[in-house]
Amino acid sequence: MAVALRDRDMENYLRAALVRVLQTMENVPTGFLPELSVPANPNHGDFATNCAMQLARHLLRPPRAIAEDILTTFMSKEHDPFYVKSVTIAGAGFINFRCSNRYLYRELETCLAHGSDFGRSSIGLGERALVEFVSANPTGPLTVGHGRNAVLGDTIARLLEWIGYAVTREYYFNDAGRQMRVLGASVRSRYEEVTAEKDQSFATSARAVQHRHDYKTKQLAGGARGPVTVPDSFPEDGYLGAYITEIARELARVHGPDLLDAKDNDCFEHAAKQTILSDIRATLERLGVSMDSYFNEKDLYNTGAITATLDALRANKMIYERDGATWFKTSELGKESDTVLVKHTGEPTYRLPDIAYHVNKMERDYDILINIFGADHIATYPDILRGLDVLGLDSDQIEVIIYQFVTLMRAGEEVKMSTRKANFVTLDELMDEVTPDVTRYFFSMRSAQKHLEFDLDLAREASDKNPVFYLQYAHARICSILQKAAEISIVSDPTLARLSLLDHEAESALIKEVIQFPQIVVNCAQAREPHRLAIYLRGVAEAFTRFYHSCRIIGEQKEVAMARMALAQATGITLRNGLAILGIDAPDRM
RNA sequence: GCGCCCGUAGCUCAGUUGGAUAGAGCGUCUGCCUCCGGAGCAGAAGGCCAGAGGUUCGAAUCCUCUCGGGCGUACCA
Repeated sequence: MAVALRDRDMENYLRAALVRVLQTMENVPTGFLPELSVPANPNHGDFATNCAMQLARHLLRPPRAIAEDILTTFMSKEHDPFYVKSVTIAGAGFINFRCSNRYLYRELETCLAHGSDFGRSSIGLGERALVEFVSANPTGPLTVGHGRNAVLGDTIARLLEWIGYAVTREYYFNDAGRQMRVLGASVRSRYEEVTAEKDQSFATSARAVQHRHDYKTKQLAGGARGPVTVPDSFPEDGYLGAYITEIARELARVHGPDLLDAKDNDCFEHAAKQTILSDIRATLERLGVSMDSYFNEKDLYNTGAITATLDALRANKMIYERDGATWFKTSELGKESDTVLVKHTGEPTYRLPDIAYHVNKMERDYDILINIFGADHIATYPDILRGLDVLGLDSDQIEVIIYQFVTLMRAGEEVKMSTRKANFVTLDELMDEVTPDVTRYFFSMRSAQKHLEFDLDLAREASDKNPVFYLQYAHARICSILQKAAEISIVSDPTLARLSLLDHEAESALIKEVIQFPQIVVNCAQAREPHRLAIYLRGVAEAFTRFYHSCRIIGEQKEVAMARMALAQATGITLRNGLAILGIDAPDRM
């Protein structure tokens, strides 16, 4: 059930009323739209407009005088007591609106009636959105950095769904090219190591005996803790992670020593890709991320999209050959140098398939295309956009969201990570340590463009210091109260509750907090900024806790108890729905 | 060198896209457990919004420069 709330809410009423008021005034620029804001300071009312100040230069009159005129006309022609309790002029010319209790109660009823759909809206009109994220190549397990990407992308996807978009979550992976070849060679080398072990079941076979005789090792510099011993065949830039050996061991278990004589590394590469991809998928599922589509780079080769893209760029005269390589004239498009698309070896760099992939995306006719990239892509994605522009596509349709890197802190010190040589904390290890809920919250609570400091000690702490528990605790407490009230047979029926009994300061504050939720969801979705939701929910939990401490439910007179239970229920709904968008559990008890 | 991001309380960060006296959490200090879950609440202290100019009724927010940090700047992804 998607509900259009916006045409009925206070903000839209005020906006429309103000527009009509301004139409009666002279010298107001055509198309002028009054701004409305929710003042940070409650003394400034529930909504405020600065339009008198903005109009001062056009009307050549003092802002406060203009505000007086607006106020007079508003009160005589547009004032609707259902919404507005009072209007005042303050400061340099702000017009402050205070909303009526009746309006607050109606919004609260809306919340209770919509329940698990409270906060949904249909402003996306069912349009289609594609969010591409994670997109890590299947060369190893997902790391903490990928975790931030996954949570950001998935939460933006959920936000868009809540405002009425049909969202596809897509994972694009490069499974052609050099990285995958090195991966295959690494697995083969480890396979040689494993099959040379004396305690293998096939150790006495002739092939295995021969192999043990031939097998050699070498020292390789640059492991996580200095030089490491590897098989002689191990590639210089091979993958040193233990997961490579595990894949090799599995191959040895199934095939024995038979693969030692394989003509190429295809079977090793294939096995590695399958295993790693399914591990990645499992990690994402554990984090609550479910991709709709895994887009495979190889398909772009198989369908001819790569060569078609190159030909199209060539037809636009943006391609030339030099030193055996094929170059894209990016220097003519605002970059300081040209860019190689096809190496002298005949193999494309990743940029060409990336352009072809984005052409493919645009051909699939989405209304919104979002890419989530780490800060390390900051210099590379513009090449893709330039490619699309050359091909006559509108690259402005592609929204790129760049997030900054994550620093893990343990015992007050940074956990150094080097992804290259298997010295990294995986996303699974992180979730083992602090649970998926905490992982999601910590990745959601900061704006994407800020470096994120992930304090493992704080995250692991199950106490008030941990913001996740504060939210979940508030929800659990609500459930507990409602259950306890039911046990002593206080009827909990929001439709019978007399909400007008909610007139305590802490009650109004909580109501105002709760009823903002639908608009917050819209704002977060449109700004693609999930962290604002996390911050808002903290405020809801805080307002509830204040209410809880100053307004009792059990033990109060029956009518009051029922009204307060309704408010508690509404708060529970808001917390539950908000946490659902963040992909976090809202437990009944802790 | 060049490009992008960032600099706000001791620490980690918000700041509704240019508004009113710049706000939270943690840490520190002071109160509060006969009471629906104390994983809590009430309060205090803590600021030249890195610095300097500019734009205007009004700047943490926009422009320029300087300083400091991060990420890039491959025929790696």
